[in-house]
Amino acid sequence: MDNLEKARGGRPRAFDPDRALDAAMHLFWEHGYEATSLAMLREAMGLTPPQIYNAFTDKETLFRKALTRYHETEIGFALDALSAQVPVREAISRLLLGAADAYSRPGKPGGCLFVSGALAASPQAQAIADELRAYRKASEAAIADRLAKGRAAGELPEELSVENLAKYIAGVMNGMSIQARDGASAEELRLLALTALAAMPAEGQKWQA
Amino acid sequence: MDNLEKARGGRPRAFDPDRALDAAMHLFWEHGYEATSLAMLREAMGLTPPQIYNAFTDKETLFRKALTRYHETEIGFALDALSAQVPVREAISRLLLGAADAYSRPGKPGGCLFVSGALAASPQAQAIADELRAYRKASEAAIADRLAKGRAAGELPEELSVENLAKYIAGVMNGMSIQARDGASAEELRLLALTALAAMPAEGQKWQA
DNA sequence: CAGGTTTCGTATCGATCGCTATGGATAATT
DNA sequence: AATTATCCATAGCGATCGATACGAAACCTG
Repeated sequence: MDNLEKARGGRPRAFDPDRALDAAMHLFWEHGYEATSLAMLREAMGLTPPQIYNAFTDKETLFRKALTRYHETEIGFALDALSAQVPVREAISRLLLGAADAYSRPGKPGGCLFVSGALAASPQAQAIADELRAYRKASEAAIADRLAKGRAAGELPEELSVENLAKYIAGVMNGMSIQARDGASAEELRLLALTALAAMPAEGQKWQA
Repeated sequence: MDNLEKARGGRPRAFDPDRALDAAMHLFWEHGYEATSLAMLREAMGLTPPQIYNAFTDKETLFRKALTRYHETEIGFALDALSAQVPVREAISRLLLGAADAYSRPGKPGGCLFVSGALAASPQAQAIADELRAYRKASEAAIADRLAKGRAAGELPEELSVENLAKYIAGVMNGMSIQARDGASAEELRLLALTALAAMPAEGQKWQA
């Protein structure tokens, strides 16, 4: 029943689950969870409804697997930027510039799936909206952790609130996601990122917030 | 047929169209255009389907009227901030701090309707998504105009690109809208706004972007 | 080859979607 | 009071939603 387990018998699958999941991910990325209908998924994945349900349980499970795949294949730049052995300002710079690139890739939907997946949702889809919010919160927490490391290393003012600065950086990335959806080019997003970086305090700099 | 015209006769309306429109606006604000069903609107507005359709034509027209009402009643802070006779930095400060307040008002949905109304949409609702994008673009253009005025007044570096800075400021506001939806408090949004302001160049300051 | 298991394609299911036909009720106008 | 116009309430429209029942087909094990 699960595509991760090796089938011990029976008729073999006539399609590649990973390719189908990719197609579903891009469709959810473009139109969001609720606005993506089974009919659209059926056409994009090239499958019949029973094939989809047999392989992915239901629409909600399919979406969650699409989220996992998106996390694994599309936003590695974030983990790379935050885990690189570089000064904190360089790490944040890589994060924002990486987002500028990732949010405006040709042939991909604009912005971030974690933002456009279900910013607003019906009461029935509240669980999905909550899951996406958890992804966004986790990103913000990862940024705060990296900032705290930088502050501990003396690269940021001691009195700095890493939570607040992380909220700003995560907010800028969310805003870039929307600007990307509104047609901003990679170059425009990079300029936005550089402008945002100017708000980062330097070492020993007095910080007012 | 239109609630703007004085009825010349016939049975009078048994409800207040403005109150009903307010209820619809808040529901769209919370759940977005497509995820808000007629059944939800019916309950929130306290009306039957024929009452809704007689007064507001159809769901799409109702949403557009809700957008107009939102623009008139909920985001006056933006026009106030951008039209005030103050230095440009003070104007942008009022804009961002006003957004921090407006996006986190108790008893109101978090964030901005222009962002949450239809960030992602089905193909059938593309016109609605486009209209919201137009509202966001108009906001960005208004910011750019104000920045250009400030630059002309010598309050910003001559080599500054007002379009790029406007895209940053509009992006920050969009990001604040999402942070508000994710539960950020008014105080947290104000701190985010103040951090964002630090990226604004001062008079005569060298500007790299 | 027989038995077991899984997926296949076809044809739908009940629920909800946005929306409206119908006819009685209530007002201003004449 | 008669006419006209508008709105009200009930009931239900066709279309689409996410999800399945069914039996035939294709594989592994014995």
